[in-house]
Amino acid sequence: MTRQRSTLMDVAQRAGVSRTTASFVMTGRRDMRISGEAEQRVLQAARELDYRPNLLARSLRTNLSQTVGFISDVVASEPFAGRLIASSIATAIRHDHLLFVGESAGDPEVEQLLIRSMLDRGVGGFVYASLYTREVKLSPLLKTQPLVLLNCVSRSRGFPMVVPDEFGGGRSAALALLAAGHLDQIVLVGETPDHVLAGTERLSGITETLTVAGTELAGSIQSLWWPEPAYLAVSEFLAAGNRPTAFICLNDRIALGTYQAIHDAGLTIPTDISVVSFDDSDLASWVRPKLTSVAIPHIELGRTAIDLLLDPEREHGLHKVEMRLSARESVAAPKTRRVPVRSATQS
Amino acid sequence: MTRQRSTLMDVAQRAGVSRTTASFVMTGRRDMRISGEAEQRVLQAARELDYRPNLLARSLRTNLSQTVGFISDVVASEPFAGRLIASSIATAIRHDHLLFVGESAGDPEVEQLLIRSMLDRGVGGFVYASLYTREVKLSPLLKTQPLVLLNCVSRSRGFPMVVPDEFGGGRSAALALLAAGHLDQIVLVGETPDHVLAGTERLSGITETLTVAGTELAGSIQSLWWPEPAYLAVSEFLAAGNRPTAFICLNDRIALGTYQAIHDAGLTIPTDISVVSFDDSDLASWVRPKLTSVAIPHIELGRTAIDLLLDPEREHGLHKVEMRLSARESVAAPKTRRVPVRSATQS
DNA sequence: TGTCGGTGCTGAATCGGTTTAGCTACCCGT
DNA sequence: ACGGGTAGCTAAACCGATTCAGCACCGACA
Repeated sequence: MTRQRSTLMDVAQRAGVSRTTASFVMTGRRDMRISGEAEQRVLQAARELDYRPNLLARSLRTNLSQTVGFISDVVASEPFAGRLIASSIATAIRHDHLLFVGESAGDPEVEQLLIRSMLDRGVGGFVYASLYTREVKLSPLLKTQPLVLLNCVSRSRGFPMVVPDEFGGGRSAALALLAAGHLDQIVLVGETPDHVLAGTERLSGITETLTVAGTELAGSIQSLWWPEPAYLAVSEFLAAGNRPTAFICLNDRIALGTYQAIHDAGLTIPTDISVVSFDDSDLASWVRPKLTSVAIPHIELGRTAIDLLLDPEREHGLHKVEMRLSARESVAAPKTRRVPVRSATQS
Repeated sequence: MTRQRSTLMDVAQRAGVSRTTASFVMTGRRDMRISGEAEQRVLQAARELDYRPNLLARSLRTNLSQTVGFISDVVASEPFAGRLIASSIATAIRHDHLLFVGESAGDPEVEQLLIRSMLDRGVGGFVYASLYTREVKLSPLLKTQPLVLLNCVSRSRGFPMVVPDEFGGGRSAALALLAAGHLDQIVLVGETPDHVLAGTERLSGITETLTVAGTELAGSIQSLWWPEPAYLAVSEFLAAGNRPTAFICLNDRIALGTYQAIHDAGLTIPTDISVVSFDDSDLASWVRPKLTSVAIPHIELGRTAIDLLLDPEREHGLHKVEMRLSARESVAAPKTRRVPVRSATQS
């Protein structure tokens, strides 16, 4: 029923040559001398038999499996993570590689199990990805392997790390507001604990850009990165009579909560208040008005990580990928200032 | 530097037995007679050397790779898809298997390439997943392999197909409204083309349940499954003076657009209009009021598919997975009826 | 005493490739 | 006629496991 795969031996016999010769032809080695005529016979036979080399057998001998492991903490179950993985897979295919995908769910034992299972299957290297740009502690098993860190960094060096250029992203967000005419009534929404590099870097990008423009943040509203806490925090902030001209939200979910709070306060986006955000998730184009947001470059991140992993001369160290602003409808020129923000910095 | 992996030969030598004996011990075969003493020596040696069998070598001999292929059309880049994959991976690990993940992006050539690449690496079977519950045309290559269809069906039989119980989901949605007291002023939002089984089945579940309750849908609003078209269609519907007591939206994105339209019409959820939806995505708990939605059981879908694939006695045919209602805040009793829905059925 | 059966183990073949080492036939120069 | 070089090919080892076939030993039984 299931037609057997044909082997190199089959090809060799049909072409009337030895397995060795067939192997040389199929792997295209030019250092061994094969007559053009024999080469054609082998290629012809391979075509006729629809020959495909058994990669398991090849790997066993060469130790090259054309396979890499993709390990993440919880990245695979996050909404946007799919694109990171899809782009990694597509890039790997372009290099004739396939991806074993594993998710540790943050459990070091699961992670260890995944790594060992992949090594047992001869993976030639790993991409280790994290959901949040942060510092990670690497399993010793990984350190002895070709490795690229994706969306995270590690104290131990000696391998490439691919991260979004969060600083530049922060700058883009700030510049979008400055360009629209906002200056000293810009308020940040979110929180930036030290270990979340995405947050701290975005903040640096924002503040430095404002400093260069001769101004600074008018305040910041502490809030977890979810809609509900953001809604509550921003509602309270507005209820206290504060009237900033713009909010910078540290991600789209915060922006959603901020939208809801602004709306409930009877204000309009962007005429009363502008909003810019980070992530450029689907959500950004679903809300009304559509949200201007700095995109996380998932596609490029995945592509860069795999390209680096499979490049024998890969450069170690930090590789920053540009974050582009998706300009939509949530930013407009500020109205004439009415009520200034009172000392609202809670941090 | 990189300590070499130890081989079965190393273990055998350290234990003072032949490779054959070591192999029998390690694979736990009881049909070959090994003395308890020799067995202990081998196990001890394996422990000391941290021996792990080379799965490539084993597969080459046994044709059992402990590896399966997961192929999807565009599932991997959709928000919720991550959970499907993560749950498949977790289940596979429980069976000592690893997943090659591939995404065809709907391109048959890419799909073919992925399948062949996976076969070259000796996968023992495939899960073929689709984003939308629909009928698919299977590559001939797949049909000769152990195969489970996930979230899609095929005319060719002979393998298990795992799908959400969309009909039951429709019933749950309708029952939630009936239980709250809604009866003959319920309107559907979405569209149900024949090839999208999720839609047609959900509709059947809804209408049959209403029929049993002695009523029927008061109308249906045609709309693509995205927020903006839903917003426009529902806005128009409400502007025409229609005042249903409840909307059933065919997914959460439609529900978002519906929320926006209801809000713009000056109406309140759930006091003026109740809303139930399908998907139970993150969005459902982010909107205000929180959305009551029938969940797509991603975790169970992935688990079931892998369990079936790796069960040698797997049952062919359709496996339906229950869809549970996540009750939140968007359903309440209808107010006294005021303006009835005018013949609004546009389909 | 010879043989039969069971216990406990091992040598060698095998999976399907890659790669090393070497063989043969032919041409050329002397 | 012979030595040497080279083009073109192949036998066999090898990667690390599984597994078939069989060997050595021992006790029991006729």
